[in-house]
Amino acid sequence: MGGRNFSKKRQLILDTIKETDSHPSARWVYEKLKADFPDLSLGTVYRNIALFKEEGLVISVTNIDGEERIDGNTHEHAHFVCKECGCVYDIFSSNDDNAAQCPLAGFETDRTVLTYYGRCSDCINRE
Amino acid sequence: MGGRNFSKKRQLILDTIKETDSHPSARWVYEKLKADFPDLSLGTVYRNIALFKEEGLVISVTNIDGEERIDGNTHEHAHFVCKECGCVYDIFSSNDDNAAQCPLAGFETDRTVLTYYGRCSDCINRE
DNA sequence: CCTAAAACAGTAATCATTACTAATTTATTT
DNA sequence: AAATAAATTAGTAATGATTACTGTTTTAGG
Repeated sequence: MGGRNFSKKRQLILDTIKETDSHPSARWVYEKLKADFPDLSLGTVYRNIALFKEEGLVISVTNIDGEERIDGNTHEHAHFVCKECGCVYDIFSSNDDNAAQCPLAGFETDRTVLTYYGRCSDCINRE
Repeated sequence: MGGRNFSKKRQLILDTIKETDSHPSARWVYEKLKADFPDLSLGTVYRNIALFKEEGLVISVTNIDGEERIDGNTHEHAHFVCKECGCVYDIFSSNDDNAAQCPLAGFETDRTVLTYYGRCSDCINRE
């Protein structure tokens, strides 16, 4: 678990998540890998994503149409979610590192999530 | 629809959401009203919440344990979500009104969501 | 190679949410 | 107010994401 020796499937799932910037759902990861590894199980993808979240290897970004979307880039950064096409964009800023803490006294902030919702330029230009 | 004459049930549901600061789930609203209105249907709560969201009377705040949590206060403000007890706290700030727009060129920002995740003071003190 | 623990495939179960339909409520017209 | 049409609802069934379960396979160590 805690070590660096992941099983073959577990490593494949993590690599797939780390290599894309599509902020995928569990099903997306499953279908991408299914092509090359037909005996992969959807439950395995879910189970491993849950595990990665616990270990901080992956974060939950948003929920689009009932599906949780995750990000393998755990460096603190903002996101833009397009309400029209459902795409999720990364927004990196020079002060991502010193993300604001919650101003409520006596509260302990683990993670600060900044998300913009709206229409992306592609959808605006397509109209 | 667009007018001010809501059906009895619809108005009840909206009032319940507006009157609480618990950032309720659909089921919470349903169970709260069910006590006094035993013939209320859960589907009606869901349908009306969807409608309120479309009309901008209510916003979606976060998703906790698979349940969407909403807020009847549509004034822009931040939230703190306690990972331990699942409570959602409002965080009002002097510059809520001029919430940042997404810095990506050509993108249209409808809503900026700032959420802190961590442990609330109650949970910290309880340990 | 042997053995025990961990991980997996495949399927069934769970649970939030949505869809559907017949009945009820609300609005409109007389 | 009665008659009619439109909107809303209750109750239930369907959907779809996620989780749980069980028997099998993979992995790690000796």
